[in-house]
Amino acid sequence: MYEKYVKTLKENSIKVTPQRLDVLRYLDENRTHPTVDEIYVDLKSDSPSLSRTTVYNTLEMLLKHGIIQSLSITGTETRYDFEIKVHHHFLCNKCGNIIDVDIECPVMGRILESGHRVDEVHGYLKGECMECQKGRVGLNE
Amino acid sequence: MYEKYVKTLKENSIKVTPQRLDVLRYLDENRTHPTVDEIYVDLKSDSPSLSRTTVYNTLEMLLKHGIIQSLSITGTETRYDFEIKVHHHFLCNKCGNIIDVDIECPVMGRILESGHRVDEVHGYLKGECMECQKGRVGLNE
DNA sequence: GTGGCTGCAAATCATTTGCATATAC
DNA sequence: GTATATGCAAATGATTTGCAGCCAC
Repeated sequence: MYEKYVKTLKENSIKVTPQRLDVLRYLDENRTHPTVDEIYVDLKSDSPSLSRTTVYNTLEMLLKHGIIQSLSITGTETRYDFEIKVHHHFLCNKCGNIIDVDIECPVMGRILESGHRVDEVHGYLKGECMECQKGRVGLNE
Repeated sequence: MYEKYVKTLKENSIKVTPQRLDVLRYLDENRTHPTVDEIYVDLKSDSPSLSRTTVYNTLEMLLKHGIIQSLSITGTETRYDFEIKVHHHFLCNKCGNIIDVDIECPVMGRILESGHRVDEVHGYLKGECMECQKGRVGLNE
């Protein structure tokens, strides 16, 4: 069950620890762009000794190795994403859900024409999602 | 000198105070996407009684009325922009400068096809700016 | 065996809140 | 005159840091 995550860590010369495997699996199974606290609270219920510091450390390590990516679409906390392929995000201001936006933006790389080297592209869209427009089925409000 | 800012505030039924005029003028004259603290420190040297709270309050008010816009490209603090026209931003990871990106991304609005209503679009690009690639003339490092 | 990891507690940084005083209109 | 804005100090929330003990290799 954890073999694929063990493999990922070993391929990146990262020491394998249960905490790291847990965080990795959590992100793989929860593609909801969770915050550090969501990850921490959820994992802690199964592993009560877990500390927030370890979650922070682990996420930073996975990030540094390009195994995961981070988003700061809300502006208040960092969120994490197991999907590393370039894609964009839509934040619903009503329910708070963050939805993947897989359309490609062809002009986004063009700033290279001005000489700046672009390493990362983040497209953050904000508004009201379809479900909230229809039925007020949002989480918040 | 402050007439145009007085006009802007009155048009929006916002009470005119010296602090609000100062913040507005600062943002108009400093298109560098300053943080709250940069605004606060710079204005405080001329107006020693200024408080950070007032800067926060003023920025929130201007934001609510659509007179300015905010960015969270660094992920650590909010930055403010007198330019409200839709445009994108490039953050140089070396010198920390934030550069306006005026190209338009035609697909950015298309998520509407999935039914979500897009109210805001933020394109955040990160990398190394031309000046840093050439001459190591960045502010940091 | 030991260097790197974990977990706790305290520190830090951006931002928010409560409240008494001051001020715009 | 009065409702609203200002400024201070304390609170909050996310993240970082310091450090002692633990564990993967």
